[in-house]
Amino acid sequence: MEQTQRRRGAELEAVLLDAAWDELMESGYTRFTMEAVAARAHTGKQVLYRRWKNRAELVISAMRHRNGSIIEDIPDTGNLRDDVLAILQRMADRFESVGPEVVHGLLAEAPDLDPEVYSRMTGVMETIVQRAAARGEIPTGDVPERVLTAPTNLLRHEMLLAREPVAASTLTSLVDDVFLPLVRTSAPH
Amino acid sequence: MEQTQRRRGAELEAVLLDAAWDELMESGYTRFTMEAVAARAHTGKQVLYRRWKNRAELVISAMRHRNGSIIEDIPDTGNLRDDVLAILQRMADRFESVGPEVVHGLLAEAPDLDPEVYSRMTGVMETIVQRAAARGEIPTGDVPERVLTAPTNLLRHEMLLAREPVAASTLTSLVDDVFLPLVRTSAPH
DNA sequence: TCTCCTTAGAGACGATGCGTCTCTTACGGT
DNA sequence: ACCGTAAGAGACGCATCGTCTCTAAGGAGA
Repeated sequence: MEQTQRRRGAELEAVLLDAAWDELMESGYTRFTMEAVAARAHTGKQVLYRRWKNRAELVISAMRHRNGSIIEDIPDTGNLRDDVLAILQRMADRFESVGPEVVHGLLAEAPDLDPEVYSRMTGVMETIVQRAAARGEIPTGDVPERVLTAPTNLLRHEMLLAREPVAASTLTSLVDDVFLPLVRTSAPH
Repeated sequence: MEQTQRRRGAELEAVLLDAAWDELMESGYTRFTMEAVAARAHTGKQVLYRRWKNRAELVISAMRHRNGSIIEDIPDTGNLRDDVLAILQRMADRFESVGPEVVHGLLAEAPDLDPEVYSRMTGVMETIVQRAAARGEIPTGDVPERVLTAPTNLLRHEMLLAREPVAASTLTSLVDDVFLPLVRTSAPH
């Protein structure tokens, strides 16, 4: 009956991160406690604190462990509109897998995290736009950064403040009403 | 030495809200405690809890008490660009008066608040754009909502995620690179 | 002017959960 | 076979939440 087997190293770490993720899904961020994670993993709190400085770090690790790292294969559908839609859809999916409460909790407790979060997308959009320019879809690939990041930033804003699942029409509206008009007419420099 | 005068009604309430505001400025949101507010106001916690359900409500009341309610005199400079810049500048000022830490704290603890926060601007922008159309500055006042709210939403996104004072160049870039190009070319419906 | 009723002011209280400390003992390395 | 690291378990001190209790101030009404 007694399980005297002690977990170690990577095996133990995976168990801890899975327990943390499950706890996060069940209780959300504000009711996410180290005690509960430890209990769920049948271990003590010290085992957690030996690896992560605090709640926030454990939650971030758990999310990364579950969802993998940031997207680095850039969509290439051969079509600007679909490329951007694909990016936005990925962001929405990712956001929905954790929910707004968790994101707000992290934003409040782990302030150092957010610059990283949103500067990552610029490069992706740049590549997408340059490909579109090379195909002749738009007049130039030299688009102001403000325009490049507009759709992803607007989506992020929407996800953070309207705490509902993002409608598909939101994504198309961002692309058709805002992004495409801008890149079609944007003058270089 | 003993102050036996008891404050009452509106007078007391003002003292409590001032104490809360001072505490918020000094300690920020995460270290803002009801105990400290009560002590600063030379009263007991019950006096606070009799008026506000919890921390978040007290903080919101204190902010409203200090900064007045939302902006309802719409800028009218006779010029679309300056009108929008004025709105954005007001948002930035308001945000800076409390700082990102407080806003994130509230967003995490008072989820019901945010729809109100960001839906308020739509009407303001609508009026500004319609005036500009009436002056003949832009082809039509019938601008998609997504475009109307783009500059304020992008600014809010920036304030929430880049925890630095907003640069003046950010505001002009939002207007010149994003908003004006969109309203100049936007086709109705 | 006296009485009564609300509530200010003050602090104790139980509950929760953080992050630290301590203790025993499993188990992998040498 | 030995030893040192760290797992598993839980006690601990601290902070702070929100509730409860008590005394007496001072306004309202007779």
